[in-house]
Amino acid sequence: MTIGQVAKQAGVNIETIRFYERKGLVLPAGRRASGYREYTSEAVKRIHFIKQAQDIGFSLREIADLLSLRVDPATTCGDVRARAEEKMAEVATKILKLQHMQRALDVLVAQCDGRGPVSECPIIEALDEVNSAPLGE
Amino acid sequence: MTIGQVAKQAGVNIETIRFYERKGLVLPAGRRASGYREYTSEAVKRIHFIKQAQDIGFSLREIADLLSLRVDPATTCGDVRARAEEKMAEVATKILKLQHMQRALDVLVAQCDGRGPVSECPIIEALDEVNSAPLGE
DNA sequence: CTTGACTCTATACTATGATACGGAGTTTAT
DNA sequence: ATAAACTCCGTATCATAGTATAGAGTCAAG
Repeated sequence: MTIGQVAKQAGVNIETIRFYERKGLVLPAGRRASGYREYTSEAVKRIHFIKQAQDIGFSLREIADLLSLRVDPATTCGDVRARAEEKMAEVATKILKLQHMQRALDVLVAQCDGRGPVSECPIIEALDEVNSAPLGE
Repeated sequence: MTIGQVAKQAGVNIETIRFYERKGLVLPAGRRASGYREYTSEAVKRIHFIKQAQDIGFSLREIADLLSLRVDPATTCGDVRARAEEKMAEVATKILKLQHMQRALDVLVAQCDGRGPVSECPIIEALDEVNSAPLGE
């Protein structure tokens, strides 16, 4: 399929695909004699993956990292496992911080519930706790 | 305290503080006759908060939004509550997506014994499934 | 076989979140 | 009182993640 078809199916701009190509994230299966890029449906899947990963806070560099796990013949299964576990730790930390934020907002809303003035905001203190907690990173 | 002292305590560049000031995120308590900015330790806390919030995926604009929940005396309690609840929904969505990714990574790691070449690593095949699996939203 | 839609490359531009730099004035320690 | 360190402002630059444009060539339907 052509770049335009991939773009349409993946719901992204054509330029975005070429941009991802420059970043090594989505490579065409080949080129026609004319120079036109040729893709398989793998490219669409790949772009979906990128978008999902971005959506939960991974940068393109990190995504390239994740994707390279499958390509590099020098890496062992243990390497792959280690990287996956690294990402898991990152994700766990983010979740904890978000849960702190969630509780802080919850307290804020409760304060706003006619049970007192919203003069003091618990948000900053809540994240300070996260800050001093031994969460690694 | 001076901008340099705040920068050191908060672990950021002086320029970053001035940048945050332009964005309305961190304002000095006042100015000396010389024009030097004067800060209290509140500024340090504020910057810590910003860094934490960024870390869990909020943009500076969203952080300004969060911070304004406590300060703005012009908005009614209902407004504050509505905006806080909006942010809570955002946070909940972020958490769900991260938990989905966490489970996906967990499954991957569980399948891998850490031995052998990458070509035989079950994580690699599993990544393709994650690829096509709907990750939240 | 032409016309319109598509693709090519290269470059430029956008927004966000910083960082760096120049040339001036200010503060501080000796 | 003078040098080092600090701060001021404005402008310029960087990285990330795209988006837009120009000018050329290609494809496909009538």
